[in-house]
Amino acid sequence: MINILVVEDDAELNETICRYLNYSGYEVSGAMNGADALRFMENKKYDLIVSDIMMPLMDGFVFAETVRAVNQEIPILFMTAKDDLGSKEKGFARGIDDYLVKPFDLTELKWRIAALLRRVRIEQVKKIEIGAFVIDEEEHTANYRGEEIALTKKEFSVLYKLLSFPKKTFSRAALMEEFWGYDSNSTSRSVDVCIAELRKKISEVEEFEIITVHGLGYKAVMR
Amino acid sequence: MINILVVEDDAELNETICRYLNYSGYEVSGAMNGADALRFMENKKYDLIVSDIMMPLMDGFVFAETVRAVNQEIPILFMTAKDDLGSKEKGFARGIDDYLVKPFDLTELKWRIAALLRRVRIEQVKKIEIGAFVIDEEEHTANYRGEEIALTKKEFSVLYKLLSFPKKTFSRAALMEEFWGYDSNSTSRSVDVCIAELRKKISEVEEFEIITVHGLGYKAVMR
DNA sequence: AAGATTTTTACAAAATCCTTACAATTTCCT
DNA sequence: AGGAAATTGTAAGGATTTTGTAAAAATCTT
Repeated sequence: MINILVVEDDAELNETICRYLNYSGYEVSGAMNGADALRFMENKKYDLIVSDIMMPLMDGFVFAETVRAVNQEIPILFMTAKDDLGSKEKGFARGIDDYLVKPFDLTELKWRIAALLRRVRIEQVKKIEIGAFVIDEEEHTANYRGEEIALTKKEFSVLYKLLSFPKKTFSRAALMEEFWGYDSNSTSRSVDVCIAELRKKISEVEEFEIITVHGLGYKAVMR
Repeated sequence: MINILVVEDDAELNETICRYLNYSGYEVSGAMNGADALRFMENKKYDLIVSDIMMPLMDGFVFAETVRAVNQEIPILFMTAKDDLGSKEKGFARGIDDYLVKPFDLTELKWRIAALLRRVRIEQVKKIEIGAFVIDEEEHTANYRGEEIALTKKEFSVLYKLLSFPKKTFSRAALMEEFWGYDSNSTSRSVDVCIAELRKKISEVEEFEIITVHGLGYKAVMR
């Protein structure tokens, strides 16, 4: 699954873009401003960013600069309302970035995204291998010593997440927000139940385990 | 699987060509310039190159020269916007190369590629064989143990797609977009009905099956 | 118009997910 | 340390969502 982060302060446009890209098979997150976007990126690996340039608080370039300080790889597709860009702005983009002038066609957006992704060769399989344990996002399967471990959608998401950032502790709230949705009931024990089920299913796996960080959440650790 | 490398700096055209060739059954990589292309070639063996001539940084001829220093065999199909080529440029191509003048029809491109590949005696892969099961794109037929399995257009498209990428899960949305078109109603159950019909028709086939990935979509797996 | 194909609909079946309840564990406080 | 409070583990079962599929309706083909 390819993850795209959309940064756009116009709620309606943001929603339209996200919806369309999601429909096109991408996993999409919509952030309303740069600060939000940076928070998103702390908790999820994105393959591409689509960002407006003119936004309140933090403009697209400042945002991009901050992002690049951490991740040099990720391509950024800038959206701008100005029909002709200043040379300074044009020069800001690197070889693997691109521009799109509003208003644009959604199909056009999709093509540009596909082209950018192709350019950085993101289309490789996202597989995480830990000893004899393999979790594959494209196939949506988990295997241990050649035997498939059947995981449900939520279980898969959570486990893949934990293993993507080993040792990092994820709060229930964070997992809840990402996989269950914003409006989820905070008193819900769903995450715990999901973790319990995962532990049962990976009980044979010796390479890692999910441990509880009391009062904070869960994390995956190698052993 | 035949691997084709497309070298074209116009992102949109690049994407269009890649998408089309991919749809035609080739494994395609898209490079935006010669340097990129050479990097690609370090990591993968290609059977044919489709390259623009006029590109920034490194033009198509310089690129081709570099390629041939390493690989004498690989055929190169040049694309050019000029209607009449200089004799020097014409003379550059070898017997197993070809030219295509822009703008061109995609069908024309496909035909030329097929011709070039034939010339170097590489067999076309439009046929997928899995044990006693054969699905042939050219004839648009499916056979099992010599008996034809009659498939409708949609059924054929979906099955061919699933079998082209075994184990990969395709979401309803993705299949919908590719074979039904983006405007299609997202609440539609057409994909499910199509899968149900396919399953009925391939129920005798032992070599593979279509599996439901709950909450995500469908995939074909060997067994 | 007849036949084939595709879509919609409706209901059944299955899978997933959530809540609940109570037990176990950990932390906090004196 | 001992007990209270908060947090976590987890089984059970019922609610919800997703999928299967037959049959009717709509659409396309010839």
